[in-house]
Amino acid sequence: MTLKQLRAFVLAARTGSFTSAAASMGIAQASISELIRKLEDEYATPLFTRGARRLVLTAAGEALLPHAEQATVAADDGAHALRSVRGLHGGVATFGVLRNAGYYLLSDLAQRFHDSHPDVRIRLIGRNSADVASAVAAGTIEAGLVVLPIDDADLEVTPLLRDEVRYATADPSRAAEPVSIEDFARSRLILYDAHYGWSDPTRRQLADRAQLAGLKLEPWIEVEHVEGALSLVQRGIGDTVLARAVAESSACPQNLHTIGFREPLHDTIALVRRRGATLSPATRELAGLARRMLLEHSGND
Amino acid sequence: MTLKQLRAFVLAARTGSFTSAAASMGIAQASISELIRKLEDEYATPLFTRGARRLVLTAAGEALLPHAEQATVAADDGAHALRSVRGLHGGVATFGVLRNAGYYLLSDLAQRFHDSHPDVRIRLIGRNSADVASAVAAGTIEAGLVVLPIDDADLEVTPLLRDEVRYATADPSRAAEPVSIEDFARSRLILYDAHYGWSDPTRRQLADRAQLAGLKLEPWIEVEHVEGALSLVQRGIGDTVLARAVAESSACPQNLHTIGFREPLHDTIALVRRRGATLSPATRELAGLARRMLLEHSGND
DNA sequence: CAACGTCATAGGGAAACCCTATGAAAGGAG
DNA sequence: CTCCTTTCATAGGGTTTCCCTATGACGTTG
Repeated sequence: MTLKQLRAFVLAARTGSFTSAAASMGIAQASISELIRKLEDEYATPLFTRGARRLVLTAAGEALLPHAEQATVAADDGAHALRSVRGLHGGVATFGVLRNAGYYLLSDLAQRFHDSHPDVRIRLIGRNSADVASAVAAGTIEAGLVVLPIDDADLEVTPLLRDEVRYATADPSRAAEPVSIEDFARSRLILYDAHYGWSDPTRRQLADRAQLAGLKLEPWIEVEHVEGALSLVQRGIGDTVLARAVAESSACPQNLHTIGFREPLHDTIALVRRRGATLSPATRELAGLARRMLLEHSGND
Repeated sequence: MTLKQLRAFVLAARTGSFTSAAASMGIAQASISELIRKLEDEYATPLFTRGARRLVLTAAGEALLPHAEQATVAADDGAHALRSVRGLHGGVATFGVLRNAGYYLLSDLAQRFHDSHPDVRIRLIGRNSADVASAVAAGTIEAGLVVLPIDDADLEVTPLLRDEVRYATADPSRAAEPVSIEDFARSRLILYDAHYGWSDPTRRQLADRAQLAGLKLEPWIEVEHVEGALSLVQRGIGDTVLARAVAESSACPQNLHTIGFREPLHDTIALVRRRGATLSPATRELAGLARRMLLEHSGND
């Protein structure tokens, strides 16, 4: 039994023909025929019932298929792991981080990682959570931090930290008591993450609540960065929302008032990776460091 | 990347030397060296740091190892599955069953299976649960039924049915109220499963409770079969324990009195199989039938 | 009935896997 | 420090696997 034989078998079973399997593997149809016949001869049992334009797995073929698939996938993952590691030296490990990562003690993630791994180049991609999630799902990057909820199909999600989302206003009367979704919908909203809009997880949570209340959120102003939104709020043009970590940082103007929602709203920061994927050593190390730093931040509060 | 290369790599990593790996694979040491060098050449990365009498995995080797192990194990399981299927016709499917299987409507398991699979020979091995568990773990049999708790290292356990364990006595005054472990320890115990003794799961549960109470269980008489124990109890020589299914069967003499424990005690009947192993079609079918029959029994109560 | 699509086989070449023999290098023992 | 032992690497040769093109057999489709 060889890997080539298993690959040929799996592809023939999946595509329904030796000819298609050959095309998939980039080899001649005769090679597929030979590979599978050799496997059948070795175990003295047919794997397919052949018919003109018809290929049906036998019971033996059915029994072998999951194992063959697992073996070939594992070998492919192994090859990928080797290529990833090879890329490590002189290469780049990419990791998706939150746009507001700085507010969670993550601004020196790059430095701390570099200090302990001077031979590894790293590239932290600051993106919106939905974008990080889809990039990880697509395999473009190996892992990253996101705010939940995100579409987690094919992703393994590890929640790390919860942070309250608060209402921010320059008008103290509007921060006198916890804000209902109705009040929120009626306010003059200034929202950030203009590019991602309503795919942003924090926005999604707000939009979902509004919808349940039969309302629709329509921001008056949309900007890209939270700092820009805060600047506008400070001038009394409108109100926004922000994470407690941002509220408690120096980025938040002193004269702004914040208040929680009547029904508390939280961002849950989570680590995502593709389900079943093995992280390369560098990314595993980086993810571990990011996690520790987040939990450090949580411990200090 | 080929299966032979992955096998050589895994064995070298596991044994710590090319020479040992060669012995394990039954090939020359030079072949191992060549296999691994070819793999390293293909990915342009060393997998081992070689030293005289020392072999250390590189970071790349560490990265590859789990995938290589998975690939080789999957291929072996595939080969096993093929051999199992080939052995099915005119072969024997073995399955471990409880010693007291008859009390759970399993006595006609063989017949029912044969009726639906006349071309498959089956061999049901009646053994103690601990024995079934270790035989499955060792791969001697593919699956079986056991009573919990058992040592489940490397086993996948699926609980199916719970049955109360009751105290049985000929003396009605001793069955007047639920029995404490202290009372139990003080009674004249007649226990079955003499051969397996305290590795029997039911006994283990009792022994654990006694130990927690600072007591030790010392049976006055030990026999092999529950029927033998019941016969002695009927004569007033001592008391025993038995599953409710046995108590409610015709095997239990009419004049015996049974009562539950003050702290209810149960046998949990479970299906065990080796973790990660794929059952051959015949064994899967047999296990499924056994499970349905057990649940039928449970439904009737 | 002819054309088409698919699988099986033949024969040949390249690569992988196997061997024995032997040398290089490092560790251990005395 | 020297000698011996153990382990890995390489060479050269033989066998098996994997690849190819060419071509025939068989069943389906129109």
